[in-house]
Amino acid sequence: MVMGRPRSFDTDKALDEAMEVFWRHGYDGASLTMLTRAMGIKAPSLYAAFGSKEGLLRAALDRYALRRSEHMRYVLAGTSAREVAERFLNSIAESHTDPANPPGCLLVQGGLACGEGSENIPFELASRRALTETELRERFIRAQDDGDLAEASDPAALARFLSTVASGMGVLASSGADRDALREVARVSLSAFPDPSTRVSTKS
Amino acid sequence: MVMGRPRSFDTDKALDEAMEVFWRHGYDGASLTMLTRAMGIKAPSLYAAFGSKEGLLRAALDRYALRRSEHMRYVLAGTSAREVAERFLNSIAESHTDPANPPGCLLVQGGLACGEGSENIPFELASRRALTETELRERFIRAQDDGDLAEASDPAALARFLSTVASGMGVLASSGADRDALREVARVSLSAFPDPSTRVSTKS
DNA sequence: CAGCTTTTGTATCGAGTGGTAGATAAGTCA
DNA sequence: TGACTTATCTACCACTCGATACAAAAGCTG
Repeated sequence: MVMGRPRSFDTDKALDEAMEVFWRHGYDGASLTMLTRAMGIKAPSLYAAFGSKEGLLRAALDRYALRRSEHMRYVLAGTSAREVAERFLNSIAESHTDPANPPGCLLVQGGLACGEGSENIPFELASRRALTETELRERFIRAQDDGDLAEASDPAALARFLSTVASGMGVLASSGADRDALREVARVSLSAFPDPSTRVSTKS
Repeated sequence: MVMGRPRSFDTDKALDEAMEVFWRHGYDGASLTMLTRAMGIKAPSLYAAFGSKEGLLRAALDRYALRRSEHMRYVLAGTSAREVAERFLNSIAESHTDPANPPGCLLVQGGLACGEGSENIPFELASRRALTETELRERFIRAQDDGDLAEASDPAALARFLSTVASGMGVLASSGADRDALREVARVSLSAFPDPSTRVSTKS
């Protein structure tokens, strides 16, 4: 039983708007004026609900992670390492060019380098990017145990490779590359995951 | 024959310092206070020499391109498509983790998304990134003509792939990845450039 | 209704933003 | 030397930044 005046705005809707602003302008580039206008609330309401600009970003990142978690569930459900990689890269190509969102990836656009007073933002984003890499790595280790990833392969290296390509696709998308361009990058990247039907002995 | 009081600071030295600030903090995160302190000059000198904050960035980018041009000359001098790719990725792994500079790539860290009044910065950086991709593409087209790149390969796709991986490595390096991590990504990426000694027919 | 709690809007805080006016200093050229 | 040109410095501009004090409003509970 909550007492007092009820909140007059939908927190999740407001977070979606804030997410878009951070996504499009980065943390430093997103001003409180932009944020409050997009969210349809005044500064004091924002601070009452999220504590600070950084707290708002964190809440938006949580919501972003929620969105992506269903994609990752589908990705990790691939039946082989290659299929996982294929699903991962193609879903990235789709989501990073989804016209419903700003182009690219919030975890990249959000801020790789920030100014004084925002020094921890890049770390925050990096740690969230690392989560995806970890999920992939663990999936590949399992794939190796299951035998659908060659014993000579390095699950950690493959996961890091995919994560890196995903970040690169975020950069590419942010500069206006279209979906086909990203799909092409995905296709080339899959060379690192030899198709069973054309398997060949890889040295190194 | 220049008239008037001579400039009391070294423009190139000052640009190197400005470059480092933009590199570490991004365009929006780099304040004039930071810049002038790092450059060792006062604001009016900065504006007299470079016109504006944006002009300063452009001058720093020109200098950055100058630095990288010698690397690229070495890269493009590789004798086969694969060797070009190998040189490219390995030189990226080195330069993006060079302790003499901030980690990552200025063209990525500089600002993928900016605030009001800096909208054109991301485009500026993107167009500079595109130059490298173009150099690679033209080199690969030449490689195809020379016969050291399979006729079935797509030079444009390969160049875009490499450029994308390079951006991704920039993101990775910016979040503290060490040189070995980047080298590993480079090694995996080279799967897209089959070694002649283990050449295998690739469909698609 | 009254009493309590929380949110909302207005108006504003001090600090910092990019950028500049105007006086002074430091050189070159005649 | 003295006129001319350009750079540098101090001080400051109008504005925006993230964040907040305070009072009015809106709900629930008794």
